[in-house]
Amino acid sequence: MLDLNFVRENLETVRKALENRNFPTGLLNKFAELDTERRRIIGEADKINQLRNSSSKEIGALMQSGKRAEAEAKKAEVAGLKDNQTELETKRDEAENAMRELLSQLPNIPAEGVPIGADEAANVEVRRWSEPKEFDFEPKDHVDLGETLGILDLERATKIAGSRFAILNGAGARLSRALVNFMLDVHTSEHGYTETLPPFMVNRKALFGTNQLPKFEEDLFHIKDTDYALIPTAEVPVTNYHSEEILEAKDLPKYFTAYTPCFRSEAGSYGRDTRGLIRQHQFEKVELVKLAMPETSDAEHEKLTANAERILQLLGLPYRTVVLSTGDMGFGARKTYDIEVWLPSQKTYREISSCSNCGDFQARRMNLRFRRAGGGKPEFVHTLNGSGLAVGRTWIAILENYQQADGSILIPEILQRYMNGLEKIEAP
RNA sequence: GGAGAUGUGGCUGAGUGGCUGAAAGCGGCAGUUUGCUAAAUUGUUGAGGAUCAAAAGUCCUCCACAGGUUCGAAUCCUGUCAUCUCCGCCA
Repeated sequence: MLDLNFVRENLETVRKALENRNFPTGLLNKFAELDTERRRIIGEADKINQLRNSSSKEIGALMQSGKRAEAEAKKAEVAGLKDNQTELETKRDEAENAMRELLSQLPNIPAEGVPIGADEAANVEVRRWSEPKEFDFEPKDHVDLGETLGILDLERATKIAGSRFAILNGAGARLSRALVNFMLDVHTSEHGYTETLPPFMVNRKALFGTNQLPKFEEDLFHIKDTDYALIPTAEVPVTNYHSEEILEAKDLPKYFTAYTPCFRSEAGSYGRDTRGLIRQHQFEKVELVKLAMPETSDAEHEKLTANAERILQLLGLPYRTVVLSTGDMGFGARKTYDIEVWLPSQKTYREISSCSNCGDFQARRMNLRFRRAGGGKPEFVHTLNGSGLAVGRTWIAILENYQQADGSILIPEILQRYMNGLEKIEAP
């Protein structure tokens, strides 16, 4: 959420930012009117409250000095304020809510230097690591490979759940578990993150804090008759961990990593990525979350992205990193790097991680602040998050990049100890 | 799921209708004192909002949350949520 005063004083900057995001600017037209109306009503309501408070005090004084009749007269007078007061308070609530609703629907302002463009075509590659391997045979995709090896069963997943679900078996399930453990180990012991295992369901307040609500309701799986939804990413429970708290500057930055399943309805993506594990209703992810001071958040963002890239490097998977254009960025981000892994079957790079600096945008929504050493007013923390990495897509990348002509899969050496020493997945 | 208890500021903890945004202590910050460390001592110390160019000042709101009673609520009433204890159930 943007700061009310910032929007008031920088209306044109905000308008420009929305345009660059391909975001409708209509909401802004109501801003000025809503803002003055809100302030006018607050002023009026305050005045009435003041009158009531001072009169009540006078009544108290009259009562104590025994002037009963005068007190009664005053009482009648103040009682007459009641209707007016109730009405103004209702209007005040309405005005505050309307403003909050407007602000909560505005996306974050992109950081300086983010490429301006309409969509992913305007994304800019910032680096590339390793070269795609040349195969002397036609590489298969992970569905062919996995099903032939008996480690991936999509048909039966459809039977017991539906489309966009999968079942991993044997070495396939083991590989997924190995990846999770490997990623968590690297992030905790080499990158300084604290492992956390959060709830997989969260309430609406948490979802508001990390911008899934109110705009992206239909992307979530809601639990009927409850306030809960299944988490679409661990970003939600982990970033909200310190919500409504005031942290001390000396405790920042804080690094968290969490393995969780993620649940997404994928409403509106019906024709896309229908084959295999790429886009599922349920997938697994190791998430990275940071809480940082404003002046270090850009540097922390670079480090977080490098931490995610490190996993691909250790696994020997070729990738490239792109900075998303204004038109392709998520709602709450000031700047986002996507890390894309090479998939031989598609002969292209596909997103495997998305690392964002949200600035104070989420912190304001969840009222997450910190206080500098020596006191002073609390300030909003900067929040950052990124996948480190999406486990399903890493699983795909390993199958496809490490496939052999006979359909077997070599296990990257660093993973072998997580696979009970297994060096190769072969057909039974 | 049943029975009961509790919910006050960074923490501990007073406060049962007006003078309490809230005693006291601890902690924090600033000063004084002191070879050093430590201690002592004085002052200060919640958040959000309106007004204002800004600051100061003034005012409003906030004692889990939402309602209600009252001229007036941290204090009385109702509901919700959370925590704790006992019982039941369960991984």
